[in-house]
Amino acid sequence: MSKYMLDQILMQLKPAKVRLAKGEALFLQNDATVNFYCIITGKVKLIRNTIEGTQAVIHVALAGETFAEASIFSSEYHCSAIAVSESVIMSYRKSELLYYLEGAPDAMQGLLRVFSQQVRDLRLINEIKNIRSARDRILAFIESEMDSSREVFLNMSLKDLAYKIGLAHETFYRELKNLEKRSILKRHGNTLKLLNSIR
Amino acid sequence: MSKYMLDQILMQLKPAKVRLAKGEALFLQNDATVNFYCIITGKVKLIRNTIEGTQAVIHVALAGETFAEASIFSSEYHCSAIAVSESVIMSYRKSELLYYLEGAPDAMQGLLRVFSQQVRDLRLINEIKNIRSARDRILAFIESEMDSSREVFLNMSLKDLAYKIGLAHETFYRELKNLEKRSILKRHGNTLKLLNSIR
DNA sequence: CGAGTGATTGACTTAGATCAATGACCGTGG
DNA sequence: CCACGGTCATTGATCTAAGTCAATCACTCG
Repeated sequence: MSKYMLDQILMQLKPAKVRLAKGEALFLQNDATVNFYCIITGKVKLIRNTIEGTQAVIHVALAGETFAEASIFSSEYHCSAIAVSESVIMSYRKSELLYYLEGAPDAMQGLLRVFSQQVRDLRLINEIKNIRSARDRILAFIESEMDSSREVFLNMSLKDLAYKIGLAHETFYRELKNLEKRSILKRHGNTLKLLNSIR
Repeated sequence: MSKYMLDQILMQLKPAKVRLAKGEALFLQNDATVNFYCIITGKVKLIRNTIEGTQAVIHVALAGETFAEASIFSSEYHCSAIAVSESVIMSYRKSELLYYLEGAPDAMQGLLRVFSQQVRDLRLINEIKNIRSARDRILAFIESEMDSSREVFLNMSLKDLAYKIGLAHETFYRELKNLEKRSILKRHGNTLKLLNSIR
């Protein structure tokens, strides 16, 4: 995702393009780690089989996201990756990345920066999810993502955004509508704009 | 936190010990970044002043956690750090770390590993917070953290744990009790043990 | 001893999840 | 070109689990 300036590092590598049908697996838990991935389009869920026999969703990765980065440092995948919808994915060899990083300490530092940024963002989303009120949660999210013109461009569906901030999509739609009705925000297409509200 | 084997890197540095009274600030938003921190005891909240004038909690860091790592790569803190309770904090100079990493590519790779691990963990907590049922959320958390003897040692209060997984502490207490009553889990002191339940 | 905090339990309320149904909008294949 | 299957977006009705308020007890620390 360009947001993290990861491109410049990944650009140096020669990825393979993989196309997955809905429900198809990219890798399975305990497979030897060879690659890590970046989603071009689609959606992939990461699932761990627990000792109980139950399955736990570890993460749902959306377009633009990289995943299985931790696999770079382990020998086996600790979860399985299944396409939720038809997906196109770039596959990077972890060995190639490691080799490249050896010779490019700057890139390694860049990657460090990317990761620390990601940690920060995840902690923020985590915190946002602790806000009980749907309305406040939505506003907190927008405020955290908006640019100087108080707008957020959504690179995902409303449904996915609802999931991202931990709301039932119905609740999310309703609350958006509510906020529009009260002229607290405005929607055009894929952008949300926060109006100059006196909260 | 030893969990991430960060110690080995931090060990190479000469931190300063800082003691904060409750409510005291460690740094303020827009201060020049000089240090990053690791909490020995206590609790620190990270707060961002939004354009609205409102304050948003970005993160609450507990004992054992490092924070403001992203500051290593930026010139100003993007949030303020306030002690929630009396706290003892190790303060590491970011310049010292960067200098050390220059000369120790292995350490840099180690740090990369730590961060990628942290990203993985945060995504997991995020996912756990999407589980609506308090009971299932608690079980998911325990299953994700427990060792081979199905136990989790809690290095934080129940209240903090409740917060971490996004539950009101009352709800958390009640549900724990419930799970004990049904012999699904057992508590002794600071450990939770999942019994061989047929869920 | 008193202040402060965690742990616990009770009673109550409501906001948000859930179930359901519908329309819009694809892309696809016949 | 149209019918279809699929997904997103939207809205209504209903229900309940979890949040909130409140009070109490235990414990620690200075």
